[in-house]
Amino acid sequence: MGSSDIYEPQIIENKWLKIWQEEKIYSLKSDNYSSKYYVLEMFPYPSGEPHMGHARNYTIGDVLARVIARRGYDVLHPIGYDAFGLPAENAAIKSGIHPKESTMANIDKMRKALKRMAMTYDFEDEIITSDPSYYKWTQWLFLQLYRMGLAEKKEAGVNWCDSCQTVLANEQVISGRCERCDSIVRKRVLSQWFFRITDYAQRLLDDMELIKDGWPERVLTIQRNWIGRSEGARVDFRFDDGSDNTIIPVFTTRPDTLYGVTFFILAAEHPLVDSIVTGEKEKKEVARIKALITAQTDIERGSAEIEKIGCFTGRYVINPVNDQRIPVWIANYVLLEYGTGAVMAVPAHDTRDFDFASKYGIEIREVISPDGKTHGTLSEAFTGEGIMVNSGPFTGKKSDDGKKEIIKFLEEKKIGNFEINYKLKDWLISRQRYWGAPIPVVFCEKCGTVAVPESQLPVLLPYDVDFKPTGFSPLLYKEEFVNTRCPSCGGAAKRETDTMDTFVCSSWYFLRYCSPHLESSAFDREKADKWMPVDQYIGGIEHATMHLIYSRFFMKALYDAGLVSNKEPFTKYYPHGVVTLGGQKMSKSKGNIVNPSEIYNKYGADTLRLYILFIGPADSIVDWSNKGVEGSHRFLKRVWKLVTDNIDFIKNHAPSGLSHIDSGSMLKNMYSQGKLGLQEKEVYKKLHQTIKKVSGDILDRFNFNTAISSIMELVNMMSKYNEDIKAERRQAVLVYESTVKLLVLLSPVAPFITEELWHKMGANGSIHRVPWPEYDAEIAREEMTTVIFQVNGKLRDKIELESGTSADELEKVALASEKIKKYIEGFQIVKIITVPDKLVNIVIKQ
RNA sequence: GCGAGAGUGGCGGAACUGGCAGACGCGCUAGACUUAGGAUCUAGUGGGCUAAUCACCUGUAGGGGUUCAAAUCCCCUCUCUCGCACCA
Repeated sequence: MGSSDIYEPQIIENKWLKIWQEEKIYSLKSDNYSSKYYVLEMFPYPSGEPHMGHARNYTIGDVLARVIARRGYDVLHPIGYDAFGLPAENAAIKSGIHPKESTMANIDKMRKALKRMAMTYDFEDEIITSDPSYYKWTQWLFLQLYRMGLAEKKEAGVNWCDSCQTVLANEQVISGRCERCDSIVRKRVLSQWFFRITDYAQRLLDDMELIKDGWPERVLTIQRNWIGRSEGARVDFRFDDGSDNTIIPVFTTRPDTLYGVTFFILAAEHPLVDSIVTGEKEKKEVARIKALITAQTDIERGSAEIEKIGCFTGRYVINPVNDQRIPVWIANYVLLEYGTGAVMAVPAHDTRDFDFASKYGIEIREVISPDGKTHGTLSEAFTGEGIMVNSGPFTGKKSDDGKKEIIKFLEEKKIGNFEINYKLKDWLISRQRYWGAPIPVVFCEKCGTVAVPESQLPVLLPYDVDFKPTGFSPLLYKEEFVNTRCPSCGGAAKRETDTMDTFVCSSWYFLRYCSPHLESSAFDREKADKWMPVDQYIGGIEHATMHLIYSRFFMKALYDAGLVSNKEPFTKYYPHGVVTLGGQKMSKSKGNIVNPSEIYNKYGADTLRLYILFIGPADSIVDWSNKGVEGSHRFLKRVWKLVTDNIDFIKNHAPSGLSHIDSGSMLKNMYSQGKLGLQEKEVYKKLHQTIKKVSGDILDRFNFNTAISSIMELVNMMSKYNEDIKAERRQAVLVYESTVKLLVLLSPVAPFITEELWHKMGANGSIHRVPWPEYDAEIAREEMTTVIFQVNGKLRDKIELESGTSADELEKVALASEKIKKYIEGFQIVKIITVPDKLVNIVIKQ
C-alpha cells in the first residue's frame, strides 16, 4: 500500500487550497444567470482568530452557498470585518498597540483561518469598516439621514457606562447593565447625536408582514416587544388653583378608567417637580423622597419587586372628565423616559397603583366591574375589561366602547386625543471614543451645526491620539483635528469629536458588498437592486434588537431617500445556536475554549466542518465534544477507504471510458431491464434516496445533521456491498455511479477530501463545479415495504410486501399470518384498519 | 408574575402530515488482527424477564383524555430554556 492510500488531511488540504486559489474557484458570481441568491453571514468583529461560534456560523452559510451555486444560481457570498470598536481601543490603552495595527493584525488572523476552513468567499471583495474607503460612505449615509431630519443632536438623559467611558444606545443596555462589559449603567443628561428610529416604529412593525415567512417568530416577537407599541389616549391635566396654565399630559392605555383616578404621579426627575412644590413641609419631604428615588439604580427601579415609595407634593390637578381635585404625588415606579413621565393613577384597576394606594391610604374607586355591579372594597386591582360603573354619563358601557367614547369626548373638548406610544427610543449613535467613524459635522459660531460637504469626505480619523479615557472623545484633545474651517462661511470652527456607534457601520455593509470597490458612491444602485435583499441571513440571535433592528431601519430610511428599491434588507434570517464546552459558554476568561484552529490543525478542516454540522440541529445550543470530533474524523477515513478501494476496483473492472455522465443512464437502463441484483438495487435506491434527503435537509430545512447521517447510511451500505460481494461479481457501473454521487453530495461539507478523491478517480476539473445531483423519484421509490400487523394496536408481526399492495390483499395476508392467528383465534373481530404500505390493525373484542 | 418553546437510551440526537420509537454518531461490551492498541475491522448495545439472538412484558418528564393507533393531538402537574416584566 503506497502512502497515497492513507488519508492525510494536512497534505491534501494545503495542496487544494493552493490550487483553488490559483483557479479562483471561489468566485460564485457570474452575471450570466437569471436567478440570484445572496447568502450572508453576520460579519465578524476581528478579535483574533475565529472562535467556534464563527466556525459554526460560517460553515452553515458556506455549505448553503455552495449547494445553491451548484443548483445554477448566481450566488453572492461575501465576507468582511466589523473592524471599529471598543476592544481594540481598550487593548491600546493597556498595551499601547494602536487600534489600527491590532485590528489589521487580527483581520489577517481571521482571514487566514477562514481561508483555511475553505470558506467560499472572494477575499478580494472583502470590506473593512475601519478603512476610510468604507467609512467615507458611512459618513455619507449619516449626512443623508441628517438631511432627511433623521439625525439630530439633542439633550437627553442617556445611558453612561463608567467602565467604557462612553454613552450607550438603549439597545446596548441589558437589564441595566452594559452589553459589552456588564457594568451598571447610569443616567446622565448629555447632548448627543441620535437617529430618529422612533419615526419608523410603526413601519418596523408593519413591514414584519413582508418578512414573516423567512424570520423565526420568536425574533419578530423580540422586536415587537422592543418596539413596544401601545394604544391609548393622551389626557391633559391642569392644576386646580389656576395659578398657572401648565398642562401636564399623561398617556394611558385605559381612558375608560378616567373616573377612577384618585391620585396623580410625576416621575421624581420630572422637570416640574421642583417648581410646583410650594409648602415648606412638602419641599422637605419631596426633597428627601426624591433623593431616595434617584439613588436607586435603573435595575432597582425597573424591577417590580422593589417597594414603591413616594410622597404628596402639596398640589392638586383637576380630572378633566369630572373636575375632581386630584392630589399630585411623586413615586419611584413612574419613569421619566416612558410616555410623558406623568401618570394618572387608577388604583382600582392597576396593580401598581393599587399597591401604592394601599400603602399610603389613598382612595381606591371602582369604575370597571366584571359583572356590572359595584363591590365596595376591592382586595386586588381588577385589570380586565368589564362594565363601567361610577363613571358619570359613561356608566353601564362596556369598557371597550367606553374607551372610544371617552377619547371622542376628550377630542371634542380638546383636552386629549387618541395616541399611540412606543417603548422604542431614538437610537443614540455618538460615542466618546476614538476607534470609530468620526461624525461628519462641524460647529461654527456663526452658522451653528454644519454638515461636512460630501466633497470633503471622508473626515479622516487621525492616527496619533492619546487614548486615555477621560469621559470625552480622545479626538477632543487633538487640536489639528478639532480646529477647522466652517464649510459654510469659511470662519474658524470646531469639529464634532464623538465617533459613531459601530452599529452604524454594520447597518449598511450588506449594500456595500454589492459593489465593494466602488469609489464614486456608497453602492452601485443597479448592482444593489440586483442582489438585494439578502436572501438568507445567518447569525446570532443576540442581535435581535440591535443590529437586526438597526439594519431594518437603515434600509427603510434609504428607501425613503430613494437610494434603494427594497424596504427590508433580509428576506430570511436564520439564528444559529451557540457552541458551549461542558455546558458553559466558551470564554477566554474562563479558559474553556476550543479553537477551530486546534481542530483543523489536528484533523483537517473537513473534519471540523463535518463535525460542527453533525453535532446537532443548527439552531440549537450544542456542547462541544472531542470524542464527537473523532467520530467525524473516523467517518472521513471510512469514506477515504471506501472510495480508494472502489477506485482500484473500477480500474480493474469498469468498462473503459466510463464517465459519471453516462454511468447514470447506463445504470438506469440496467435497473429497468432488471439486470441489478437485490443488493445492487438496494444500493441504487439508497443513493437516490440520499440525494433527495440531503437536498431537502440542506435547502429546505437547514437540517445539516440529518443530511450528514443519511450520507453516513449510504457509506455504510456501500461498504457492506463491497464486503458482501466479491470484486469480480460487483456491478462496475453501480460502483462507479454511487462513488461519484457520494463524493458530490459530501463535497459542500468536506470540500478537500472529496476534491482529492474526485481527482484520484481521474476526473477533470474541480468537483466543486459539478452541478448538484437530481434524484430520480422512480428509483428512490421503495419496491418493497415493511407492513406491520397489529392486534389492538400492538405490533404482532411484520412482513415485506410489494409497495402498493391493495388494502384487500394486505388484510388477507395479515389474517393468514401464523403470529396474528395466535392472537385473534377465539375472539370476535370488531374491525380491521388498513393503511397501504404501512400497517394492518385488527381490532378484536376481548 | 405573564408569554413562547422544549423535556426521547449512559451521551449528542433521529422519527416529514398520528402508523415499526431510538436512524446516524459517541460511549460501552465481546471478538478478530496485532509485540502492543487510545489504530482498524466484526458483532452486540432502551429497560425487564430469559440458557437464548425464541417469545413475552415494558418504555418518549409525571398524571389523565381523544383515537383502531399518540414521542407526535387535547387537559392538568413538574422541570428546563428563551423572551417580556413597575411601559402607565
